[in-house]
Amino acid sequence: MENTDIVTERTDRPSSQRKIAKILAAARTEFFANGFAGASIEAIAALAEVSKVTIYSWFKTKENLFVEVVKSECRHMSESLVGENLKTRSIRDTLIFAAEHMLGVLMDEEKVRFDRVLAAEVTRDPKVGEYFLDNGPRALLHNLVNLLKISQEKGEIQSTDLVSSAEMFVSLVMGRIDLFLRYGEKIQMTTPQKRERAKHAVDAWMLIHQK
Amino acid sequence: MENTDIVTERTDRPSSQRKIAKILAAARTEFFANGFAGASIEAIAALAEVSKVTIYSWFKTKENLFVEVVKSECRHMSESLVGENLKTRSIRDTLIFAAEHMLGVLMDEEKVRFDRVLAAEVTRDPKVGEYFLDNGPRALLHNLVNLLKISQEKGEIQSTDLVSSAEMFVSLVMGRIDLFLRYGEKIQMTTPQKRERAKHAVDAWMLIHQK
DNA sequence: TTTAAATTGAACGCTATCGTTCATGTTGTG
DNA sequence: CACAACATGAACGATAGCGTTCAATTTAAA
Repeated sequence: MENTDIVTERTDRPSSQRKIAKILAAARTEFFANGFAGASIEAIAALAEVSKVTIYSWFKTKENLFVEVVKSECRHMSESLVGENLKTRSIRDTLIFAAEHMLGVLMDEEKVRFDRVLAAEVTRDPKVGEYFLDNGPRALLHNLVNLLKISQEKGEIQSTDLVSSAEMFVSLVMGRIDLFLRYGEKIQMTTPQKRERAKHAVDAWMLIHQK
Repeated sequence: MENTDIVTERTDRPSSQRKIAKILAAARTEFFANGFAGASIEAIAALAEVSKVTIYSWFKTKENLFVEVVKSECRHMSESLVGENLKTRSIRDTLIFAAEHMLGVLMDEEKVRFDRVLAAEVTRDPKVGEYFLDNGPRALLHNLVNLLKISQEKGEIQSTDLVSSAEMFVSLVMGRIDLFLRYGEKIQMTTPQKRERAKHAVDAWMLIHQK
């Protein structure tokens, strides 16, 4: 998947921009609800209060429209997963903060539906899978490794394989939560519960990585 | 999802049984490749070398056929995840064995495609999700908890929450492997590599659960 | 106001699928 | 053999979606 926007010849006209945005939003809703094959362009047009022809004039095919939705979703996700600079605090506090944040983001119902639909389309088009992995999980892992590297240099933790350690951290935090969510289990977690789980996971992780 | 078989009035005729089996196998292939909406009954009939009418005479609808495929797959899975009685060995060896087994089963390409398709259908029919969770992940968790209980009584390990401990075990073994597989990453692991990962995960888990 | 881009609805051709019907075989059991 | 259950191909109606065309209209920039 290239970085070029598929939307043909952007326009300056604000009304067009607004329509394009509405189309993307509607497409998102439809695709997430019914999957690629199940979603209908006509329904998207109706939802966006736009003519079907307008959709085809901006996005050439259903496939393109889907890809644009995925891209926009990935952009949004990598923004929200790139944590701030937390290097002044202790590694424990930093990880707890990160864990809480992860739980918040990844337990969002919309993200779950995104996960369901996107994974299903990987068989049809593996590119969307790669794109997602690069901008989601791998970006997160990368940030974590950088964090751990600094902590290790500070002598706070001990690890022979930072990538594996980062993966372990994510695993301990999420556990099987994402699995159960994907299969429809309603998991409600209040903020203090998330904090509790975050602490529990971080403590376990610290136990493994203490000097 | 009830336990009653949807296949209407089973027959004694072996030829029919064979056809039903072929239909289910073909349906499995088609559904896993294209999802529910994308799969076509006609294609399934062709693949099963069977008339479309035959399919409709046994399974009344596409939906029913899909559900039967899911059921049969779940049956097969819970068989393969229910480990043998390993209570004579040490908890460490037992867990390493279980971990290796898990890696073997869950990294299977067919399982991955099953995962993709099934999760996608949860939006349309939440029942299949519940059914899968009961027969897959929850069954596995349950077996693990029983195992850990015995080990704890033997004084080998220490845990205040066996369910959480079991979940941690699974998390440490699988990590994000299932995520990456679902999004199309080709992860090749030889048997010794699996063993290595299994040991690594179990050692970390033991560290958290030592007395 | 002029002008070009953008939008629209309606209609179309095309393809595909589900699910059904029916008349004609085929299979296997008693 | 006789009989009933089973299987088949072909055709059908109904529905639905994609992607396109076109003439008519709205929008907004110059």
